[in-house]
Amino acid sequence: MYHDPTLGIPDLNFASSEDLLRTLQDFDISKVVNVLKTLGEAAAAATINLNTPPVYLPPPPPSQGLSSVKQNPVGSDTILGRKKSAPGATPDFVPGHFPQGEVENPEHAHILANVWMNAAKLSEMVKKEGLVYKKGKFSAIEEAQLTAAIENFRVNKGLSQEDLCNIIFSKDRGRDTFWPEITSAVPLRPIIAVYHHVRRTYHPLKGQGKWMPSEDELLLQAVAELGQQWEKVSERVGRMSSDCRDRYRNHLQNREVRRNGPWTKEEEAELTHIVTEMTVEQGKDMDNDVFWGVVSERMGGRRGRQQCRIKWTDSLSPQVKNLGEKPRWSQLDAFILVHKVDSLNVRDDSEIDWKQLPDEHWNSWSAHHLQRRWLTMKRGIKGYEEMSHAEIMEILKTKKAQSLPPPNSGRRKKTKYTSAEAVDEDDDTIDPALQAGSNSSGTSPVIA
DNA sequence: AGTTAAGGTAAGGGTAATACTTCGAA
DNA sequence: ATTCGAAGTATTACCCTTACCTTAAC
Repeated sequence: MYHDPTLGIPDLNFASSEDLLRTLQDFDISKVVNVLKTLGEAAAAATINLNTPPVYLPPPPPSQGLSSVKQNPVGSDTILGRKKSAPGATPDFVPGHFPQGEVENPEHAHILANVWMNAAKLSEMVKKEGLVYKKGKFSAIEEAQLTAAIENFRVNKGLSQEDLCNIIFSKDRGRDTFWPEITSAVPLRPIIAVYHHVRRTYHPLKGQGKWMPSEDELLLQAVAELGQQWEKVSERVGRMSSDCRDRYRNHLQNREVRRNGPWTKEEEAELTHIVTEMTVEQGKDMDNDVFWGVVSERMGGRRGRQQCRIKWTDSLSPQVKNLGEKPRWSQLDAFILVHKVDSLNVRDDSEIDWKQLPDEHWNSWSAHHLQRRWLTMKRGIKGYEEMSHAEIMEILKTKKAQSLPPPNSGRRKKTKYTSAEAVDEDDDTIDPALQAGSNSSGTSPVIA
């Protein structure tokens, strides 16, 4: 028997996983996933149809050479009722629907789930066949779909957990249908991506938290003796090979000279100089074409690749510096962010592609910054952990509309920062219709 | 015997969570 | 002057994709 007051459905008394599913199938997908997780009913989840199409854009025109699907948030100007959309912007996409005949192409689905394509082959397929596939972090929903599919496979074949691990980590061929079968559970993911993801997720040495000084010593010694053969190093240290590699390159390499703590003006100038030299002066993109391992080396190893990259993207990049002015986050920004997220119509915030959110008319907030803001706002809601994305969305839409400063009201407090006021000082009049908050149908006012 | 597909390993690039520090309003 | 929550900054574990290689299967 399972009781969950937040579901708003009667208590469940199910004899089998299938029974549970039949009952749950009509309810909110994210809640169903939560319930199944709580119950550890992965096998049950395997039979549920979680394949409701997420919100994706049609495949990009081949000329742009983009390979992965994209989300298309509404622009800040549209949210503020200033104009329809920025010139040259992609037309508004109708959320919740795939373009006909593209994404649901069964032939492509079969290829993605069965053919082990490398990056070159994938991009060729994108160009020539209009293949669409998904990149980036696996969302919570995809995770649930995969877990369910794996459990389903295990049960159907009558395998033990150990047998399953043998299949996942076996070096023999002939694992027959395992990889293609579970890949089919996550639409738009190539088999190779699922393979890497699952091998990491199910690894027995996964997730061991903080490194102890003794482990560091063990790792240093292993690297000194074996070199960067991470699989062998892994056996010695007792951590996953990729974790050994990460610990070494991010924290142990150049340990004698490595600096921590706030950056000095000199260090910042040095980093700016190096990045500029490596990109702009070679006709490359400052925000995309930087090899941070090389940058770290050129800093004399005194700062690691993560330190350099974060310093750059969070505070030194011209885009972030915003012409020397440091904008301050305002209620208006919060309002825009909530409606942008809403316009994505995702089922869960782990599905959000944050890189798609910044827009040029909106204070140059970085994707990283927006994501952290979102998290802060979300955590500001009591009991958010137990809520679905849709519920959180509703609360935030109402809350942020209410906390919005009324048009032309009040002088803002003086701060040492240049005004954030975001989008621009004299133009933050909001369409009164928007201030009323969300409508009951759940559709965002910005789309309507 | 040669070719190709499957898949193992390492490297490159990145994000999420959290700890720590500073700010600023009351 | 002090307090305290919010915002900013730094750290670190963890993750995804790609390149390159080996090996089994045809």
